[in-house]
Amino acid sequence: MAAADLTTHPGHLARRLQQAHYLLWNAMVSEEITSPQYAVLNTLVAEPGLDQRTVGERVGLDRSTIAEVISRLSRRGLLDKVRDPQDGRRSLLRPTDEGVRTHRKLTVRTARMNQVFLAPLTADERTVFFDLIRRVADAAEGLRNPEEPLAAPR
Amino acid sequence: MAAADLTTHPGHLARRLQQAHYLLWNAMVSEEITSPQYAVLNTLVAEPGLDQRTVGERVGLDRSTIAEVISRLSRRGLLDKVRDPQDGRRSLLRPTDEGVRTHRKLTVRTARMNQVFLAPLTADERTVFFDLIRRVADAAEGLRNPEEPLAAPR
DNA sequence: CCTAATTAATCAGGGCACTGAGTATTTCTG
DNA sequence: CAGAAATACTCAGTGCCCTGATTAATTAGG
Repeated sequence: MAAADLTTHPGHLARRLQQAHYLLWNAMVSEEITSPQYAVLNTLVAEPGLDQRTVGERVGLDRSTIAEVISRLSRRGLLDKVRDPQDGRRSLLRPTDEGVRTHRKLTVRTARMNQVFLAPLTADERTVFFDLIRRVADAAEGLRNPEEPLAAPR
Repeated sequence: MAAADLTTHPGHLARRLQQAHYLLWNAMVSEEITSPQYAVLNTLVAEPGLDQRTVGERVGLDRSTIAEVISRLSRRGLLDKVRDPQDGRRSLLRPTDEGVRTHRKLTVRTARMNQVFLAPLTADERTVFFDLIRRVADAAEGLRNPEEPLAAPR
């Protein structure tokens, strides 16, 4: 009877999905380190010495947000941040030993959590789930700096 | 070569999907009214006089967040908030005329935006997209107040 | 060379999202 | 009916997420 059922709104669904993930992460992975923080750690373990902007690009965080996340990880002693001697604008980042240990520990828990999170889906459905979300997200992302503005130019 | 590809992490994908939606909403629907605010308005147009907690439940916002969203909508003059004379704990909410007008306008734009957002998917795929996300979100939600704790009780 | 454009990072400001603690009101129960 | 439990809301605190403006450093053009 509702005028417009929210469950037919992809945006509402996307938000609920992320909330659900947040909750499960908190319960099963860590109450200290958040999922975005883990993503940053994950990137830096694979590629130590990246600058802040590039890490942000890798994990999909804008310049402001990545600065905050980095500052929290740094405050926790999980990464080091030093000015690039070659280019004084850049901050180069690398995980500390503690950061690497934390990353290793969380990787195990994250894998367990993902199992629980995806438990309602069959193996085939999981593949489709990833594919569909990726395609929608990529397409919308591609509209960010469009050749032609979104609103009809006229 | 990356140690753990983020694109295989459902949480990362969920976050990217929501970001993509946020961007498109901002570009195509409104820079003033956000998607959660619209969801609240949508609920109240369908069911005027609901109390704050129930609205939060309907749109999937916790007690603190719904309070903030309501306060912003109220500040913008889009809804009225009055104490329930029958039960002094409750705040009863109903949209103002301005709120109803705004809701109507945004409903049109939201429909357009959803078309663009889902454009990468075929009609069949959209159905699957909704179904899979809903199932995952519902299942995780169901774990909130579990009969048995998430971590093995032992 | 020196100025102009570009680039990396920071800061201010607004909004969403959660937890834990506190207040007021109502309801349940002895 | 009085005290206890439950309920609706508020408040403080943390973290994610974006935009627009600013600052510092580098690169490109004349």
